[in-house]
Amino acid sequence: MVTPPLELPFIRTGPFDLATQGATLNRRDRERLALIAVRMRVPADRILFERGAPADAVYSISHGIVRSFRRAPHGRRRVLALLFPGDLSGLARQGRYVNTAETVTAATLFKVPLDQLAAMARGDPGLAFSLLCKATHSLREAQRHTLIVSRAYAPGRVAMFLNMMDETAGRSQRSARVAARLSTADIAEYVDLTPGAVSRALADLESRAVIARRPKGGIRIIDRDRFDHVVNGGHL
Amino acid sequence: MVTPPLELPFIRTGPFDLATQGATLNRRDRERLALIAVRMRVPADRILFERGAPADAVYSISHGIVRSFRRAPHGRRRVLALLFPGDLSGLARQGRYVNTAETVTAATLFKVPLDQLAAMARGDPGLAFSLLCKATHSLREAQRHTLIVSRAYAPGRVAMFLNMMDETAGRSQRSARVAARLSTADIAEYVDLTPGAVSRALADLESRAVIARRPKGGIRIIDRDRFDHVVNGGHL
DNA sequence: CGAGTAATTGACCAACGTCAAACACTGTGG
DNA sequence: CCACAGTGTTTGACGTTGGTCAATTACTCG
Repeated sequence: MVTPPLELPFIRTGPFDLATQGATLNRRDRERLALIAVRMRVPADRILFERGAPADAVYSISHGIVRSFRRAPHGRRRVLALLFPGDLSGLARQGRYVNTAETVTAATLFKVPLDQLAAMARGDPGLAFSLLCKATHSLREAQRHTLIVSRAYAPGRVAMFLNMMDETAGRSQRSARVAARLSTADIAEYVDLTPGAVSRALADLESRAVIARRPKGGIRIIDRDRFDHVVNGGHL
Repeated sequence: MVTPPLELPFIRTGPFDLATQGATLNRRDRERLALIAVRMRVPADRILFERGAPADAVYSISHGIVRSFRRAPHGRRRVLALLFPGDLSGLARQGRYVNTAETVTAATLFKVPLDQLAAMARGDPGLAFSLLCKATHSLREAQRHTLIVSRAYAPGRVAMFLNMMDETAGRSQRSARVAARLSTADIAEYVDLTPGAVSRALADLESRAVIARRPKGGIRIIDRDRFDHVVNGGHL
């Protein structure tokens, strides 16, 4: 009934690299999940679930972007992950969601009841293994995020973010121009800067001819070498 | 032959909270892993594997502390995780280790060949599920780490670190006084500060009677309420 | 009781946050 | 087609905070 049932086509690597093999949940896994998932369309800026709420489902993103975040004391939010098509959202602990999830753009996603997913995974090594791959992928991304946030050099953070978006875009044509869909404020939340600092960083990278900003918020990488240099920790 | 075979007793939560149930790999999982694991003792400051090297095994920590890190351009290291008894080390991607791992203290650990682990997990839903739990736990920790590193207020970072150590100590008596085993420099690497900044932060927390430093590097939390306040983002 | 290492402290500097104002862009309605 | 609101971006001035670098003090272990 759902076509494609659950598109999770982006797991290129495995848990402890168990799976250089695949990228996607295989057909069988997708079909099995489709049996228990509910498809839903959600407009932008809609909360999917709140931190602390009983965790009853996992969301598989089919289209659109979702952000996972926590609220800091003084109103500022700390985004812990940006989720793209193929990603799963719903990290929990002791029955409660750990973060709040909200759509950034309009999105279509599949809601998978947790109890059913757990039951299914327990009896299905292939599925459990696939989920392990996903979790491992998320772990790598989280570590990359830590790397981004721990850099002092603002253009470095932004460059790493752009690089991430660039890679993500490679996963699917759909999300190719995603970066353009994200506001300066969205980027700022993810890389832990203020919108102003992001703006300055982008201006800096542009003035040095590393990137070029196109109208509509599009960004193009002009000088790959120097861009990579900055991404890898370089200071210019 | 190995007793306990693989002590992984600290998974309190499940993947998407699939497992509020258990904490530990169950007996069966441990026994199965023991069949393919090799026990080894390693002194402090020994590299287990280097980033980029072919990932052929996962290490299960039985005793001691391991750090997972990457080298930044200017010699500075960025620690991405501190691993304690019960944790697994060996995150890889496309057949290569993602980070370098090194013992912080002397440690005893079990080396589990990756291919065998993968094969076993593929055919064993319970094991795959347990590994999923572990990975999910690591993911939560990684996000917490991001939270730590993204705070501007140095005493806040240090307090969050101490809180983490406090929780970890609760997992086992063995690691109770672990914090004492970590040098200022070790802490600094994890929370992304300089040793000097950590020192200042500790001095600050102490001068405000939030913590007290005991000889031998021991740290005691004096004022839980204000400590928690700082941990949760408060500024004093 | 010393040698060596780790922790602490101080002075200066660089970089971002903050706050606020100026500006640009988008889409609307006249 | 243009004026205009509303939002999002950019820019400026100033303050805060940790990094840097180096010197000093504690500590540990022979």
